Amino acid sequence: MFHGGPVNERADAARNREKILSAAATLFAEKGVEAVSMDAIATEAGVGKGTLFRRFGDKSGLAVALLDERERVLQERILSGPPPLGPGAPARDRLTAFVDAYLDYLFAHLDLVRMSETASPGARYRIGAYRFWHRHTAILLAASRPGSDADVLSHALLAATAAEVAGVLREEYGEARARDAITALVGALVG
Amino acid sequence: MFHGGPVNERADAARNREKILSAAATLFAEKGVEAVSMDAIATEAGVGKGTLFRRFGDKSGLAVALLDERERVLQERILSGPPPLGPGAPARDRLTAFVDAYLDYLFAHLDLVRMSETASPGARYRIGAYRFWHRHTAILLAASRPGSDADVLSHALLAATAAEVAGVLREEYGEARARDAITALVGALVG
DNA sequence: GGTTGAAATGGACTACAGTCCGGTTTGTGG
DNA sequence: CCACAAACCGGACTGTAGTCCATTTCAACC
Repeated sequence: MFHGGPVNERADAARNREKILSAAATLFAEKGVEAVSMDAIATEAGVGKGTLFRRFGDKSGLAVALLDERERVLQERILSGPPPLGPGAPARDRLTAFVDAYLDYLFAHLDLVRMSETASPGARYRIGAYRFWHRHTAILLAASRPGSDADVLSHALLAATAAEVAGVLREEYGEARARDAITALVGALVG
Repeated sequence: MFHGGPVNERADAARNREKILSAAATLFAEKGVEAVSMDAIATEAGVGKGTLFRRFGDKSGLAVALLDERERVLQERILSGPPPLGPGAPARDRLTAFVDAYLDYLFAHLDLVRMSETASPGARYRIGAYRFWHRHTAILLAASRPGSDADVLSHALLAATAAEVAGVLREEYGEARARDAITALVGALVG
């Protein structure tokens, strides 16, 4: 059901990783991400707490593991899917398409993404996926706005797509206005 | 030394508020904001934990109280100081001046602001000061970009000035590039 | 100065994240 | 099949945020 463990994983370790991920998925669906403690996940999975933490590091690591599959799908579409999300379209169109697709992904898994980003301070920037989004947007930004400091600028842009920010915006103004505003921000930069 | 309590505050309450704020200020200066627990503050102040939490709600409330004075100074300069930060200058100049002044404030007290924003999820948006910055930027944005959804857009803009974001940018690229990028983002919107 | 009740107090208590380490399981090489 | 080291396991333990409520303090009024 779940994949992505180390290549030479011992049988008991693989067994427990599966049990943990499926227990976490079940509990999150039942009670919501916020309301589930790590103890509860360990108990439901029938493993000790130590096992849980050694394998996933912390709550954010667990969220990342659960999001892994869906993240990879989006990354694939960016790297080799059809334009404008994939290669082939002008940079500014790809950037808009990325923001749109990313917000689809984000709003579909908001609680999980929030957990992956807020478990510890600065967690978001340490996740591999964030580096991917950042590099992608930085390259597109550099192409659309030659001369600008695309590296830093793309971090500033992505700040608006943080789970906490986007969540508050959706709650306050509804998804459509939230999307439009973030898109407008990007549009102003590259338009 | 510290002010800002309720208007009809009992003498013991006022005394303890002062003791807590000065103990917190001392400990933060000594060991850094991150490394100081609420227990330690209560002990240093010579009050019970209950008193501490009752008065300030949580860690973020304590940070807000410590920042209060400096926040108010900036707000005064915006409301009635000389342009371009204060009234009288064109909206886009005021917006740039605000971002500049806000980043001065932010970088001068980064740890404290980070604590005020990250103690609990969504904490930033519940703080009175945030509402002030938001309203101010929304008004200026509406004036510079008629027809745009200034309310939501200004949240998206301010996302780049979150303590966590600005902190990572400064750490990664240095203060000058971080400032320039955030300013460029604003400039793209109103320029 | 005594009475009174509302406000404030403080420390025991709960719940949770995350660490540690003695004991167990696994799979590999002989 | 056996021995053995490395990898893994689980649950007791620590440290922290935040809650609760029986007791104490304050100040307003007589």
